[in-house]
Amino acid sequence: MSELVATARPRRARRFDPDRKDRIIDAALDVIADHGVRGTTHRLIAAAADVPLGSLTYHFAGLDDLLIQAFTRHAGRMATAYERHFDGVRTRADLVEAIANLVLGADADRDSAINFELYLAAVHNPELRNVTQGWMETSRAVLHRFLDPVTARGVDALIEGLIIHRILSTAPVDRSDTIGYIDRALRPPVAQPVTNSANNSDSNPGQP
Amino acid sequence: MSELVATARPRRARRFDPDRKDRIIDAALDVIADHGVRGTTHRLIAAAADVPLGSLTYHFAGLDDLLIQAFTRHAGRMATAYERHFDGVRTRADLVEAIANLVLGADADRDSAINFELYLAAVHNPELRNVTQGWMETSRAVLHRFLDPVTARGVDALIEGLIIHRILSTAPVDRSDTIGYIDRALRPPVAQPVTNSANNSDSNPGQP
Amino acid sequence: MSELVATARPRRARRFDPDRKDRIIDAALDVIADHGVRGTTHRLIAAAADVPLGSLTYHFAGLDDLLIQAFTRHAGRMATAYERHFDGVRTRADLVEAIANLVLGADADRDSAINFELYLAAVHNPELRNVTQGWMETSRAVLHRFLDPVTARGVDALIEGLIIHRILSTAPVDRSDTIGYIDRALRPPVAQPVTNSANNSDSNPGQP
Amino acid sequence: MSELVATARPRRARRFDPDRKDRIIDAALDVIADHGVRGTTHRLIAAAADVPLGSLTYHFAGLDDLLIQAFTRHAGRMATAYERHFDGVRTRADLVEAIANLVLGADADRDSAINFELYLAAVHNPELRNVTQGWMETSRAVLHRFLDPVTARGVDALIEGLIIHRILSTAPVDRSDTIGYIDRALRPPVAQPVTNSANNSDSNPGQP
DNA sequence: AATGAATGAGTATTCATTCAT
DNA sequence: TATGAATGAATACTCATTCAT
Repeated sequence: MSELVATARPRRARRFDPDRKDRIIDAALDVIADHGVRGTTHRLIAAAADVPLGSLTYHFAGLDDLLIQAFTRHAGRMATAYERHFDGVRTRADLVEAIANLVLGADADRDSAINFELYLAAVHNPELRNVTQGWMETSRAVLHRFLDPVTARGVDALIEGLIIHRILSTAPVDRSDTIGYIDRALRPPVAQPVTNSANNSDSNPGQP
Repeated sequence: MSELVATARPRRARRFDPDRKDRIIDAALDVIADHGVRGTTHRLIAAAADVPLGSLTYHFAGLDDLLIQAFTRHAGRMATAYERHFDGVRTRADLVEAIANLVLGADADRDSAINFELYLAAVHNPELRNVTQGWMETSRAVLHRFLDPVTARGVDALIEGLIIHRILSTAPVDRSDTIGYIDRALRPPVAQPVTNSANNSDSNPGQP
Repeated sequence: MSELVATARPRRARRFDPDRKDRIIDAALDVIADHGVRGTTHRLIAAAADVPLGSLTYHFAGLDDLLIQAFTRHAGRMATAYERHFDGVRTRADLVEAIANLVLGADADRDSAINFELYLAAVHNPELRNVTQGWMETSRAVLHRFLDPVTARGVDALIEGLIIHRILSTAPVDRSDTIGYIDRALRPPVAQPVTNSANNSDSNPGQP
Repeated sequence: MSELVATARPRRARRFDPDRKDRIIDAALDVIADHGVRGTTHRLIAAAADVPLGSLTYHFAGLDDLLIQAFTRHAGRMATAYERHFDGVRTRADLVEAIANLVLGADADRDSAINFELYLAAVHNPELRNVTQGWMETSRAVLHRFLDPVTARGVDALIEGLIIHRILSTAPVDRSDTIGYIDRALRPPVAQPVTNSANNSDSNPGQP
């Protein structure tokens, strides 16, 4: 008798579930953030979305398809957030501030992790290359609202580098230093006044 | 048919094989470069190193151990190459040139790809964090031979960002633009003359 | 040649197969009986149950899980059989007879072999300790229907010992001797009349 | 440079090592006690004996050979200890006491665990059957110094059963109960005074 | 005589995907 | 339409044993 009751497992009550596909995609992003693309599996995603396993292959052609859709959504959200982030910027100081916030922001952690997963996955997957390409164009276009194209590219690269170092580094990043880097990247280029030697900046510790 | 082919199987006569372990590690780096960490398997590495499968687990505690050793070797080589790359640098112009070569160099492709694989793997593997940490300290130490610590950090991040964009981007990177970014990053910081608005740089295309 | 044989491969057409899990558990018990826990593998069980290898890890978390479920079922069956075995017992003579049948019974062979496999596996696996504990409680409870708790324990141990010796020994076990052992174990304890020397029982060979 | 030193691993200083074979056998018994026969491997034994892996297959024909030699030694030691254990026994009370000590003794744990491993291994390995057979004959021969052959067999079985239950049971074993079981097993057989019903011992709780 | 590197068959397990229901 | 059982190829890893040195 106990047998009969025991086998009556808790039936998943979710039958009508219109935005299940959406939920799966979001779950996939969670799994990517937590385990990396390398550790992302159907099973993990299904569990995270609280959805039966077969549901994944019903809604998606395969894991690759699901990953592409997930990354595409992620890139779209990043783009929107990026644009909004710079919405109130009016002055150069605003811009510096906004970039610094971007680089130092706490929410950068999860999103950037996914971002780098996307970058790396794109190296071996041409279809994802479109997604990265689109995202990079967006970020540059946003910066281009305030900067000439060439400077925008440089600032874009700097932002990327700062974020990646922030993610990997254990040491906290200094805000004023960060602002300094941004400030320099924003300055107009000069006609190379390369008269001073590289060493003259008295860089070594203890030197005057 | 399989019978017939069986005799053709190249009996591996190799019994005494010093530096086999070394060869395996190098093969692992090749596989990582070609397939990414995600696609790296015992079998692929064994095939690349031309050793039987069991040899891998004889020499390494597991795939993770092998990856760590491979990345450690890679980081070591990168560090050496990095130091050598800046050996002849005397003037500021030399430095800019050296950095530009670094970012635009053809050899950057394979090595940088492995590098980013390392970065990403480190996100989920604390043991690899030591390796990335060591590598980042080395690169900064090298830059610190010419620059103050704060500037060195900024330049370091810029280099990282430029390389990652170069790898991902399909468009060729302009050398003089790159030199411009480096040049700005090397300039001394200024006491924030932030009086001008962000828009005053005439950023929009076609504007002077 | 392999090509030709390929068509001969008996395509497993079985898709709908309820109680497959049950069959696997029973197959596992067969394999344990035949090869011991030590020789029990996924492959052997899969072959015995006539299911593909992947089926095992679909239904069970791992080999340990499968073993635990198999032993649990075995213990359950043993308990039921044990209880039934003593069902008709009314008199003391009935009880002696029932125990003797238990110890000498032919069916004891396979079941007892599995039983001892369980015991030994339990030594190194705490989760199995629950199973052995439960089984031992059941057997004592059954004996307790006819005996005081202390005597029940003693008889229980005697039964265990007799069975294990029977399994290991090549010599046939004498029925009347066995009945004698049981008879003694059932007698009421005495207030230790330890006056006689240990040797007085004329035990030594050739002694009257 | 650090490379050179690093590879200079701590050379095992043991070169002349006459009783290495003995040590390996003892190490094997340790491994069996700790991991069971199932978990016993060349590697584990080599590590326990602090001996290179190749040493095992140099001294022994294979793992089975090593196991047989180990179990043989174990059985021999058990036999010696068993005989010594009953050396001072003179009276019946001495005998009861000696058996109780045997069953309740702390050292029974490790040795008995190995013993049951031996029993179970013997079920599937005929060569080990000789070892168990020999050991069982010894233990009966010892008991036979004080008891008639039939009683000796019964006591032997009882001892086995008590020990196995002690090992598996979490509950502590009561000494006076144990003495009671032994006492009954030692009593002379009676001409079946089976007049009383099995239930007359008023064992069931709440029964009249 | 002794060893440690080497090997390949075998192990448990994972997993994307298929498919009958 | 939706699912959970089913599958088999592939994965990491273990290990007894071999063998050149």
